[in-house]
Amino acid sequence: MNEGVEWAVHSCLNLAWLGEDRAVPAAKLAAFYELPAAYMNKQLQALARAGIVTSTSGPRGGFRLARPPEKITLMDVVAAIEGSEEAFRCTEIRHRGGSGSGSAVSGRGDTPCAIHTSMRKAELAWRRELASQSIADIAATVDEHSPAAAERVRRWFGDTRT
Amino acid sequence: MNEGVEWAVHSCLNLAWLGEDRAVPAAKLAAFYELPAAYMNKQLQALARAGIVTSTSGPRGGFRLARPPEKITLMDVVAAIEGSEEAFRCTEIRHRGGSGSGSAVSGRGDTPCAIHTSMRKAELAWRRELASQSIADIAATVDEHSPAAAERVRRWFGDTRT
DNA sequence: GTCGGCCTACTCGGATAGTACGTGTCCGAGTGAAACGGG
DNA sequence: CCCGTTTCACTCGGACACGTACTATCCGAGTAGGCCGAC
Repeated sequence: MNEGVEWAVHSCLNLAWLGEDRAVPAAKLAAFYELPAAYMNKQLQALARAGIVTSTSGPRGGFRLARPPEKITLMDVVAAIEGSEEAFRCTEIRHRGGSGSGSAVSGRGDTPCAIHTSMRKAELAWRRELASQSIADIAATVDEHSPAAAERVRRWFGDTRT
Repeated sequence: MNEGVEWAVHSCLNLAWLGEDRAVPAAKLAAFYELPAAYMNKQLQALARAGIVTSTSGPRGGFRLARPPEKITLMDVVAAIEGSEEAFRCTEIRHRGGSGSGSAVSGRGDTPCAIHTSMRKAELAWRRELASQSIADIAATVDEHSPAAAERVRRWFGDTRT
C-alpha cells in the first residue's frame, strides 16, 4: 500500500482539529512531520481531486476539509490515494490456452470466476470496515487516549511561522 | 496485488482436482493457461517455501499439494506469494518533527497509533475472510456451477504431451 | 532371466536482465492580500 | 480619510528525474527413471 495514505490520514486528522474555516498550506502540514513538502502536496492534490479537501491559492491559502469529519471515511481517503480499483485483478486466465474453456468455471460465457468472487468477498469486508470508520471517529479515539493532542496541534499550527 | 496470486490459486485448484498422488511439472501447469513457464515456476517455488505444495525433481517430478485442499486457505496462498506483512505500514510519523510528540496519539511512549489500529482492524477483516475460504470450498463452488470442469482438467493433464 | 551400474533426459532452484509504478523534486500559472498613491 | 490600482509574495498544479519492486528469462545442480551389459 502507498505510503502517502498514512500522510493523508494524519493530515485529515490535523485539518479536522484545526476546523473547516482555517486553510493550511501543504508546506506547513508537511513540516509538522518533517516530510517532503512537494510530495505531501501531491497527496493533498489527490484528496482535492476526490473532493475530500478543497484548495485555495494565493496568500493565506491552502487546504481545508470539504465536509465535516463525520462524513469522511477511511475508505474515502484510501480510495483517493490508492485508487478505487480492487487490489486483486482477475485477468481471466481460465479462458486462455489449451485449457479449452478453462478450469475455475466452465466458461459457457458468463459464469463468474469462483476465485474472483472469493477474493472480492474478502476485499468487500475490508472496504466495509474502512467505510465504517470516519475521521471523526479516529479523532474521538485519540482525544480519549490523549486529550492534549488536539490542543497541541492547534497551538503548533497557530504559532510556528515556518 | 501481485498477479502471481491468481496463477497460484488456479494452479492449486488444478492440483486439487488431479489428486495428491500425481506430480505436475510447472511447465505443464503454465501451458494450461499459456503462461510463461519459468515465471510460473517461480510462483510455485514460493508455494513450496510456504509448505503449501511439495516439489520433486527428475523425470515424472513436479509439484503436488502438501496437504488436503480443505486445509489450504486463500490466506495461505496469498501470504505465500505476497508476504505476510500487513499492507498498511505505520511508519510512526507522529513521532517525527516539530510536532513535538505527535498528533494521532500523545506519544508518552507506548500509546498505540489510532490510525494504525483502524487500518489493522480492516485488514484483519480481510484476512479473516480469506482464511475462511479453502481451496476445497472454491472447488466445490466450481463443481456446482459447472460440473464438467474437474473432468476436463483431469483429461487435459492426462492426455496432452506438451 | 535377473541384477547392478551407467547414462540421459527431465525437473527444480536460484541468479540474472527488463519494465512499470511509487517516490521525490522542480518550476510555472494563478490568486488574493497588502502596499501605495491619488482623490 | 477612503478608494482604486498596482505590485508582489505566496500557493497550488502539473511536468520532470530517480529508485525500488514486480515481471520475465536463462542456465546450472540434482535426481529418478530407463537402458545396457554382465552374470
